[in-house]
Amino acid sequence: MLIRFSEGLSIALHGLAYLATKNGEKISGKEIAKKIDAAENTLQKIFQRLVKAGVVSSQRGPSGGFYLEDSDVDFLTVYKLLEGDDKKLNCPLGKTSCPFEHCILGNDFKNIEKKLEELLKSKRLSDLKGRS
Amino acid sequence: MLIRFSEGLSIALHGLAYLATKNGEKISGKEIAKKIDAAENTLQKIFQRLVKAGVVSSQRGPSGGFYLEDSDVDFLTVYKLLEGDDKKLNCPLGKTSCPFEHCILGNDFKNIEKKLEELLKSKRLSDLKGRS
DNA sequence: TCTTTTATAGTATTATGGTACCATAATACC
DNA sequence: GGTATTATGGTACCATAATACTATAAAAGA
Repeated sequence: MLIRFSEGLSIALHGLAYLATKNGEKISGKEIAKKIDAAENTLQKIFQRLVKAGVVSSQRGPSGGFYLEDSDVDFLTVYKLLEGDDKKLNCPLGKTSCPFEHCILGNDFKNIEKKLEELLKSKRLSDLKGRS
Repeated sequence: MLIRFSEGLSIALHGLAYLATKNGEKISGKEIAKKIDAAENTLQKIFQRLVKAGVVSSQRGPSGGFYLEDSDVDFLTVYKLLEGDDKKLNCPLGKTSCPFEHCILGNDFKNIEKKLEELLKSKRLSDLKGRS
């Protein structure tokens, strides 16, 4: 694996995916964490951010939890939310201005990047409904 | 930019690329750092690792520096050296065993991953000789 | 031999992401 | 109303990566 996402993004996507299989049912952070084998504390924090961003809904109290209402975000949205957008950067190596005339990774890399973006944009939570 | 490499890898690739344009000439860490706009201290550390790994050669003293002898590594080698291999992981989300029956990112992602690997393997320092 | 330049090495500092802990607020159920 | 359950929020801790600092070793040149 060359492309590696952050722990937070992993938790968000897997957790949301689990919710998606539950069709609007409210699921506690505890249960989600157990299902996707994540640290409960971290998951709560991540999901707080998702709630604030409107990606997921929540209700407190017994039989409360997190749930998906009509939200059907694509993965790219979640990605940007947790990893940051960084539209400024046009270099995977994090440079704002390249020290060389032409990028040492070249256009082939830009194409791969674009493919990944399209993929993440095409994947939606609603695609995961039938999962287990 | 969705795919983001570490600072260390950026420094290594750009620094090596600069050396590649210099055709075996010895260049001080100071000059390399200035050229690629990197922190000098960090660059020295990174290049120490590259020397130990045999990717680049070095000589101390005045008119010393780092230089490429016959080394013509591909980018994938440098990548693995600095980012780690992680053959164990078959998931960009860092899970060793998926909580779901099928990966939520699917095969499309694996293909992109493979394309990136091929790209990095195909790029070599010798490709950069004519650069500026 | 002395000085300067350079890499090497060890360690310390800083920033960040992940994790843990604790108090609080909301809600359901008895 | 009391209690249990759950999300929320704040803060603190820990590991790691990036960065900085300091001392040392090697080599060149005067």
